[in-house]
Amino acid sequence: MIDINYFRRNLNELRESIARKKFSCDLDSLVELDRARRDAISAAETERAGQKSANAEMSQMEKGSPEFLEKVAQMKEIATKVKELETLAKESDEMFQKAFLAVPNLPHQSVPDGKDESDNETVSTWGDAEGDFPHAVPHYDIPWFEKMIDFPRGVKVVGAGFPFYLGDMSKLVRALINFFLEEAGSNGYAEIHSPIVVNSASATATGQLPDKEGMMYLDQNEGVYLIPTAEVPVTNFFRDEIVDGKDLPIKRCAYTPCFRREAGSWGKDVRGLNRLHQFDKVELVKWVHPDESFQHLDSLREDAENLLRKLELPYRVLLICAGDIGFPHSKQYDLEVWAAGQEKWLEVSSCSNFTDFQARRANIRFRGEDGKPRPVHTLNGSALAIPRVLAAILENHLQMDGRVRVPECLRKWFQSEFIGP
RNA sequence: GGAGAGGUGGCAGAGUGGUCGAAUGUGCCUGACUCGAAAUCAGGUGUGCCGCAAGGUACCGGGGGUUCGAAUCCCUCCCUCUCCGCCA
Repeated sequence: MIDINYFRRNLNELRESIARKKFSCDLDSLVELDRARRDAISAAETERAGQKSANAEMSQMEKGSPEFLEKVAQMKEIATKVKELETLAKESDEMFQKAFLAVPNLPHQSVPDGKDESDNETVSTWGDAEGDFPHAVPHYDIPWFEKMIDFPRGVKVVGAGFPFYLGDMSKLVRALINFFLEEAGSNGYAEIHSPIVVNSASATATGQLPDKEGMMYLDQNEGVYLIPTAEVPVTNFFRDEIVDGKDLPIKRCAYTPCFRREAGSWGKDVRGLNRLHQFDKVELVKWVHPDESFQHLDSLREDAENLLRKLELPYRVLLICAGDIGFPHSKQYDLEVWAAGQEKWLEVSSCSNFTDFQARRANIRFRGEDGKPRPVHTLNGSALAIPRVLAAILENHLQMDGRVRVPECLRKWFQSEFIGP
């Protein structure tokens, strides 16, 4: 949620920002709701103050005396009035809060205008992307692919989108996880191993609820959701807390499986490893001082980029335009790896600065120099999503002999130079 | 899953219907004393909301109720602890 004072003072600027993001929300009625809420709260509190001072008098009076009983009779009316006004105040407050929660975060000035993904800016490209890969094939067409990643048995045991990784492939997945975690660690992200289910309060704080409920698997018995990304449990680690300003920036990384129902997106780009219901990912999360968050976004992106370089995978960096940026994001970069066999770009990371938007929802603050609590800025980014990286490795590093060369950086956990038949 | 106990300020811990936002201890900050420190003494020390401000109001796990008045009584949910059962 955005800063309410900003909303009150910069309505026109806010209107433009929302238009830039191609979101729509009725700011005029929001202004009215805010007005109504404040009036209702004032009215209720004034009445309540009167009731309290009368009660203070009564506490001095003799309990059963005629004056006392008379006062009780008088106060009954006021008590009813207070209750009514408090109910009204609560209702109008809730109405405002609900509407206010639907206001998207502001896109940063450096975010380009644009209507949708076609207007995203390619800010850099690394490696021999879209170059010459004469013998490349889509990873799912590699002859031994199905021997190492078993989709039919996944369908039997669970359903579509839950493959088994077998033998060396399983080992390669593990190597990637280890590589990503180790790199993150050496970049200053403290590793945490997190729950992979969360309650609705957590999912609301990071923005999955209420809008994107359909993306998550829900256990109705317990009222908990399977996480769509480690962002949710990791960011919520500090929910409703005030951290010491001296501890910022706080950097954490976590490996988790991620679960996405992907309802409605079936049928396209779903072959092989491109889109799964369960996948592994290492996530980087930062809590930083508001003055530094955009520098931190750049370094977060570089941390993710370095992984692709070490894996020798061509990639490009997209600066997401205002029209394509998500609801809670202020600025977002996507990293897309070149899949030489499919001849397309696969998104393997999304690095975002949420400024204080998530921090307000999650009520994560720090104590600044003046001793007053302020919302922190939160950032996160994938580093990286495993299956698509795996797809890119299989497609880009496929040899003439049909085997796939395993990048040097994984050798520590995957001892052989090649994977294949 | 069964039985019992309990959730109060950074922490510990009083308070069972009436100036209680809450005693006391401790921690932390400031000042005094000191060459400095310790000890001691004095003062300060939560968060949100409404308000230009003065100030008001809310919060004693969450929600609801009773009452003129609730940290205190009732209902309900959540959580923690102890014992039993079950499982790893």
